[in-house]
Parts: sequence; structure tokens; C-alpha cells
Amino acid sequence: MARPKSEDKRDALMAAATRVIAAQGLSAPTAVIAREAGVSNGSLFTYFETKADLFSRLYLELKTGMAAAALEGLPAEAPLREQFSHMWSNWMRWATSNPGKRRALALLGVSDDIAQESRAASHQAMAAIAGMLERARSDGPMRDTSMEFVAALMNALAEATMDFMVNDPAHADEHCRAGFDALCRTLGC
Amino acid sequence: MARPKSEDKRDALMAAATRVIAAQGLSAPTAVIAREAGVSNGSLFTYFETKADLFSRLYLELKTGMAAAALEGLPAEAPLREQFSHMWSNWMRWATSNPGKRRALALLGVSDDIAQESRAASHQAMAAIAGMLERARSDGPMRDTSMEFVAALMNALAEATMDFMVNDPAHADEHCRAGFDALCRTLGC
Amino acid sequence: MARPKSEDKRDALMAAATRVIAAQGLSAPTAVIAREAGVSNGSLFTYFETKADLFSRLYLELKTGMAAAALEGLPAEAPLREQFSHMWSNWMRWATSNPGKRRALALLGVSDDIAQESRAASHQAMAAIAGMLERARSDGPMRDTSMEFVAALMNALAEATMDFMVNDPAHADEHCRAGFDALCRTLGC
Amino acid sequence: MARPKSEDKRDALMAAATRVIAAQGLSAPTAVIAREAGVSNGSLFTYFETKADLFSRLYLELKTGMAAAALEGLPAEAPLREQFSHMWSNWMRWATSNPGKRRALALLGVSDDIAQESRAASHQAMAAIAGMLERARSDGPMRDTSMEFVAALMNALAEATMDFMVNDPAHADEHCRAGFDALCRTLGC
DNA sequence: TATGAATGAGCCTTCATTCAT
DNA sequence: AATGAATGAAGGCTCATTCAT
Repeated sequence: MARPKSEDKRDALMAAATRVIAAQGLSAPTAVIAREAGVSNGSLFTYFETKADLFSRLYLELKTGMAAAALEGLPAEAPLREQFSHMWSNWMRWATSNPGKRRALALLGVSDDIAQESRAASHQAMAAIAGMLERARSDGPMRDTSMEFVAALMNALAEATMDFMVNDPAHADEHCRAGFDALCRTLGC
Repeated sequence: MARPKSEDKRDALMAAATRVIAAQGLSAPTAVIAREAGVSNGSLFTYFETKADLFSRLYLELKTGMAAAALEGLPAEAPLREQFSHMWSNWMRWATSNPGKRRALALLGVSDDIAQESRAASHQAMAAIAGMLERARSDGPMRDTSMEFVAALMNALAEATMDFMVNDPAHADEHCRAGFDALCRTLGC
Repeated sequence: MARPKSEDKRDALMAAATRVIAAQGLSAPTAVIAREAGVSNGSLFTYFETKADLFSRLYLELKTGMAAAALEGLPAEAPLREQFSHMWSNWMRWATSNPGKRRALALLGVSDDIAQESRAASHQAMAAIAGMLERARSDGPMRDTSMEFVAALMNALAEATMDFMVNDPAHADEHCRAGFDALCRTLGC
Repeated sequence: MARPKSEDKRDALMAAATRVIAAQGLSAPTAVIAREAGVSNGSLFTYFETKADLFSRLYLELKTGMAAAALEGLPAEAPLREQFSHMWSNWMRWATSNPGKRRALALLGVSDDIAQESRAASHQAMAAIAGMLERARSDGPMRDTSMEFVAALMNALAEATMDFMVNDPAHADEHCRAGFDALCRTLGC
């Protein structure tokens, strides 16, 4: 029944793509990604139809992984602010522990050839976080502002905070806290 | 001692690059930029040594222009909060009036081949704004946080706000105000 | 001593190759031919050593089939001209009923990778027709011209006639007759 | 005013393509054609937009050249049969003197990517020959058959004759005459 | 200085064939 | 024998940059 498509190889390609994109940007040759994954260049195309397909799926996987990391061990019974704090810590830890994934994700996010499908699915991956945010928003100074906009503001603050944590690791904790405080002031929580 | 190269053509190339980058991304061929500028492809390289050089200088020019727009007509004697509000309005107006410049600037900002020099100079262009911010920061809840970080947070909020103003022009004013309010809450002004 | 490989699959591959070549030309991928035959791409190579081998054998089979169709029900006792007429009708009917086979055969005929062996054998398949032709030639105005050349002329007229019958089916019968008359005038029969 | 596009190079590419196609078929790499023309592979694409474009133009040029050769020095005042004989001789001489062009033309003729435009123009190139043929047809046994079909028959006979002249040069003259006689019998001239 | 042709490295993708299962 | 994943050599075309005019 022939060799089945190897989940390992697929994962290796995804991981290689993450590393290579982080290092070389979106113009990274598929051949380099394949080599980095220990696979022939032709094989890349048995796992992904096109380079854009690989990128779309990678985008979704990275985003999903990020969201999952942020939600890990969330204290569901605790007060909202504490939940937020926990999520924020997780999120920032993921970013600092996975700078390559973060950089790749940022580049992929502005790429033209991420399938609309993947973008949509990535929003779903963030749904739980959005839920928490919604509870905070509806009760504070942004109650008249659309959820999407509030989510975008949170994202923006998070990204800026990550940048500083990564680039100035000595003060990572301070930046993490300062970013969170800014978020709370923004939301009024 | 007139300079030998035509200032006009240089400007045309810059403007063309802005438009083409906004439309096609950073991988836009130099030949297309040249054609859009009404100039031969070869000539592009008498005005800019390399594609990266063109991009670096364009980045700086766009950033400088943006900063200038934000500061235009600033009421130097008014209270800080009013100055901030004025600056924010200018800034957002620039973004909505020049979506192409904004998009090009965003793409250039994440490009690998912007010269360090240009990045540094672009910070200088923002110095006046940073000054205003500094006055607000040193007096509020972020007084123990580094200026750079605070600036990054402001930038992040501004970018997110611009996105929503551009993509949802019907509610541009609301988004503009909501973004500003968020910033003030963040800064405590 | 049954042969291990399935005759059915071999035939399916031949038939699929005919269809695919007719539709896509000689550069049709072996994978497409295999899929069209309902067989895995790897299996194609257990039935045919190489793509060229498949094409060579297909060429011979198509040519043989064409010759057999032309000779079907030949009235062996009738006068030569009548036999010719019968053969010509058969031949033209085969062509119009099997346009795919004809197109594939034409493409294969000009291909570089038909084995010399297959070309030779295909002449044998045409031997009976050549025999009829020889009887006509040796008695008419082309008696001093080589058989091969006369055969080539007949073929040329036949192909041209088929083209018109296929492309202008409304006048197929007229074209068929006109082609035959031209042949007779050429041969003097 | 920059180096102008060189007519020489264009011609060299056409000639190289003719040779390479004759030798390797339509799948000849553009890189080989360029090298054979003494030009970089990139340059090929400044003279021809795509490989198909090169092929289309080459097809037309070869066909036009062939027609011109056939009509060279035609005795306009002589009787029709003599004109035909002259044209036939010219045509056959062109074929035997330019076997590469002939082979390339034959391959291009069955290619999928000859522009419809080129095919149409090639018919125009043959118009004068078609005119002669028309005069013969309307007066003989094929008067009730369409011009297109008669032209196709003539072509078919000519191609078959050329094949034999090229492959059996020792008897080229005999084949040439026999082919012409066959044509005359077909047309009744 | 302006032009645009010339160059050739580089990239994505395809495909015949092989081989592990 | 059957399957289909694995391989890697090609190939058409693009593009930043150079250079002849």
C-alpha cells in the first residue's frame, strides 16, 4: 500500500519553513526549506501544493499554536483580571521562547499569499481570547467600541511588548508587566 | 553648484516606488517602478545605487513626511492634552489621506534591507513627537517605563487605529477618537 | 503458463494513453495516463519499461488496428477497383469513428521516441494494403516508381482526406469520394 | 539612445531555433537555442516574449520563406502547366536544400502553441500558390471539390515527395517528376 | 546623463523513474 | 504485483544590475 505520507516530514517542513522564513524572509527559496527539512525539493510539493499553500498552512499552525500557548492552564474560576494576567504571561512567554516562530508569523501575516481561508481560521483560533476580551470590554470605557477594534488594540500592545522583551531580555519582566498594565488601563480592568 | 541629477526625476522615482510598493509589495521589480516614474530602468540606478538604497531612502522620506504631517500647526502654547489631540488628528488624517504611503511605509518597515542609518534617522524625525510623549510619560503611570517602550506602545495604538479608519471609513471619526482615548488612558493624560 | 501481469490493465493503459495523447499531446505526463487508466503511476512502469516503450507499443497497436479496420470484409473476389473502394471506405470510417486514435497515431508518428522496431512492424501491418496497391501500381502510370513512394502518396492523400472528413463532417461523404477519385487518378485505376 | 534591438540577433535566434528544433524537436530548451545563437538565455526573452511566441513567429517566417522560394522566377506568361512545373521544382529544391527548415516547419505545424494569428498569416503567404491551383482546379475533374481540400491534397503530395527526395537523394529527380506527374493526374492538368 | 539591451544567476514547479511498504 | 511517496534534474521565465550607445 505504498509508503504513507509521513506526518514527520510534514512537520519537519513546517519547522524548517519557520526557521528559514525567520532567517531569510518570505523570499526564502523552497529548495532551502526542503534542504533544511532534510527532504528533496520535489518532496516539498507532495506535502504542499505550492509555496503559497505551505505558507498559508504554516501561518495557521503558528497562530493556532500561539493561541493555545496563551490559554494554557487558564484559571477558569479566577476573576477576569487574573485570567487576563495569566493569559498575558503565557503569551509573552511564548513569544520570548519562540522568537523564530514569532518573526515568521509576523512576516506571514503581511504576506499577500496567505489564503483567505487560513486568515479566517486563525481568527477562530483566537476566539477564546477574544471571548475574555469581550467580557472586559463590555464593562469598561470601550463598551461603545467594536470588538474587532479592541482586539486590534490588544494585539498591537502585545506585539510592541514582545518586541521589547525580545530585544531587551534583561528587562523582559518589567516590560511584560508594563505592557499588561497599559492594556488594563486601556480596557479599564 | 547645482546638482547634476534632476531633482524631479528623483522625486518621480520615489513617488512611483511608493505607489508600486503599495500595490505589489516589496518584490516589485525595479523596472516597473522606473516605468511608473516615466524613466528608463537604467536611470533608476543613477539615482539610487541599489534597490535596497532606494527603499532605505524612501523609508526615511515617508517617515519624515508622516512626522511632519503630524506636527503641522501644533498649538505650542496649548495644554499638553490638547497638543496631543491635535497631533493625533493630524496623524490619523495623514494616514487616511495617504493610504498608499502608509502601506508602503509599513512594508518597508519590516523589510530586511532598510539601512540601519535610515532607521536611526527616522527616529530623529519622530523626535518632536517623542518629546511631547516624554512630557506626558514622566508625569503619569508609565513614569518608570523607558521612553522607547512608551513610544512603541503609542505607535502600536496608532497603527491599529489607522487600520480601522482606513478599512472602515464610515466610522473613521469614532475609531480616531476611541484610539486617542485609549492612548490617553494608557499614558494617564 | 498464465502471464502474471493483467492483460486488462495493460489495455486500460493503452486506451488511456490514446485518449490523453489525443487531448494533451506527447508531453502528457505518465501520471495522468495512469490515473486515466485507473492505475497507480508506479504500475505503469511494470507494464512498460519507459514512457517511450509505452508510446512505441501504442503506435504499433494503433497502426495495426487501423490496418485491420481497413481490410475488414474485403471482397477478395471482386475487381481490384472495387476492393480499393471498399478498403478506402473502411479506412475513412475508422478515422472518422476514432478521431482520438487517429490524432494520437499522428502525433506518435512524428515522435522521436518510437522504436525502430515498431516502425518496421507497422509496415508489416500495412502489408496487405500494400499488396493491393502493388497490383494497381504495376499496371498503371506509376509502374516505374518505387512501391514505397506510391504507398507514401496514397497515405498522404488518405490523411488529407481524413482531415477534411473529421473537420467538416457535414460533407464527409463528398470528401471521401473526392479523395478516392484523386487516388484513382493518381494510380490510374 | 541605448543599444537598439539588433536585427542580427533576432535572425540568429530564428536560425538557431530552426536548427535546434530540427535536431531535438519542439521540446528543445530555450537555453540551448540561445546558446546556439550566441546569446544569453535572458536575451532570448527580450526578442520574443515567450517560447511559444518565438515558435509562432518562426513558423510564419519559415512558411513565408518556403512560399517565396516556390514562386521565385515564375514565368508569368507561360501556360499554366509550365508555371506549375516551375513552382514544383522550386518547391522541391527548397525542401532538399533546407532539410532543417523543412523539419522544423513540419514540427511547428503540429505544435499546439502556434498563434492562430500566425496560422492565418501563413495561409496568406501561400495565397499566390493557391491562386495557381485554383485556376487548375476550376477547369478539371476536381471542379466540384472545395479549394481547401484540393490545396490540402497538393500539400500532401508535395510533402510525401519531399520526404523521398530527402531520404533517397540518389533518385531525387525521379521522385520529383513522379510526384509532379501524380499531382497533374490528380488535378487533370 | 539617459537609455534600454545584455547578462546570467536564481526560482518555482513538473515529471520520469525508483523504491519502500 | 500494486501503490504512491521520494527523488533530483530540468526548464521557462524574471529581474537586479551593468554597459554600449
